[in-house]
Amino acid sequence: MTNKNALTQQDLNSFRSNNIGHVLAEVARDYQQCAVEQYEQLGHNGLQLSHQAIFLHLGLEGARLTDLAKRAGISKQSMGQIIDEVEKLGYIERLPAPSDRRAKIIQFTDKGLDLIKTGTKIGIGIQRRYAEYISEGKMVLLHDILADLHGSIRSHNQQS
Amino acid sequence: MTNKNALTQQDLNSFRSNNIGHVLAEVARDYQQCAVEQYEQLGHNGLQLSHQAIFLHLGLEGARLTDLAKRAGISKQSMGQIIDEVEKLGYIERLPAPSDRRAKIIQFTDKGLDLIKTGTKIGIGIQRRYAEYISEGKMVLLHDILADLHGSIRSHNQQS
DNA sequence: AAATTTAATACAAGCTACCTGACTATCAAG
DNA sequence: CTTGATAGTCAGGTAGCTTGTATTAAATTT
Repeated sequence: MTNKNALTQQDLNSFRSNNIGHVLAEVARDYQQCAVEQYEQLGHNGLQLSHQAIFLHLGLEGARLTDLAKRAGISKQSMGQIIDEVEKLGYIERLPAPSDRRAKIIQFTDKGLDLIKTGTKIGIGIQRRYAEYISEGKMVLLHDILADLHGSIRSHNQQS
Repeated sequence: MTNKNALTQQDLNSFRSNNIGHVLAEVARDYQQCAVEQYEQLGHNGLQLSHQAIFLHLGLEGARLTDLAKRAGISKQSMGQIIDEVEKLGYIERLPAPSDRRAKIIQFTDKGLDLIKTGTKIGIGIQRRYAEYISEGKMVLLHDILADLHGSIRSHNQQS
């Protein structure tokens, strides 16, 4: 007699609260939105989410476009476009590679290095706010567990 | 003599590892990508990320387009498009509202209810995989802390 | 009854973050 | 020195998501 598809409000709530993906996505969104706002307040306008590919993968010694694309897991052309944009914003520059006249070395400018320092402060600030919401201890735990999980996911995924 | 912009490799590492936003986003992405794959394997094709807006905000009693848009924080037009798509996939249907002949009540179909049950299972499965990576205990902690943080963020943001 | 607001929709447009294919300059190997 | 690979660029295109303007029909207010 009971409908095969009977679903209680409780089931629905459970679907939503168990859905860690949703919570994860929303927290990430809050973080990023908040970060972008603060970057803009501090005079760094025009930055886009995709530009992170550079700030996350470019080292102080510089790197080639192709390498950056590989590290970020996107096509050379996409990386090329991102580099164009970030270069136009003044955070990086293209220098001729000494050993290969085809290649260019992408490097942070002073403004780029400054952005990283600013970004660190902003990140710390947001995390401090979160620590006020929940507690300092929980925030540390969250950080550690997330880093752990992230690392595991990465190593499992790249085996394929 | 020291450059104002002196930045060590350590600073750069700290920028990256402290950046909880990045880790958050990547884990969320893994989760969602994995979920979509499993939905497709179980015969639910054509679902897009934006469709979550419905599955997260529509209750069993149904709701109006305008209300759904408000709850999801997007425009009516966006919600309209999402509803079109999800309706075409057969998960929801539009019924005339009894009290207002302009309005329609969006409701889950049986297929929609079934998707929620499937989604719950998929969510549990992914979390079980994560629990294997890190531990069951950490996973529970992560879940709780995230829920806590998410709740705090929500309540703080909606005050504005 | 007239004026205003609201519900839903249609249509046009825009943005982001990607992609593929084709091309030039250069390098490296036989 | 030719041949093939590689570095980067140019051109064009797509999917996904979002918004703005305008319209129709119905409800609400005056």
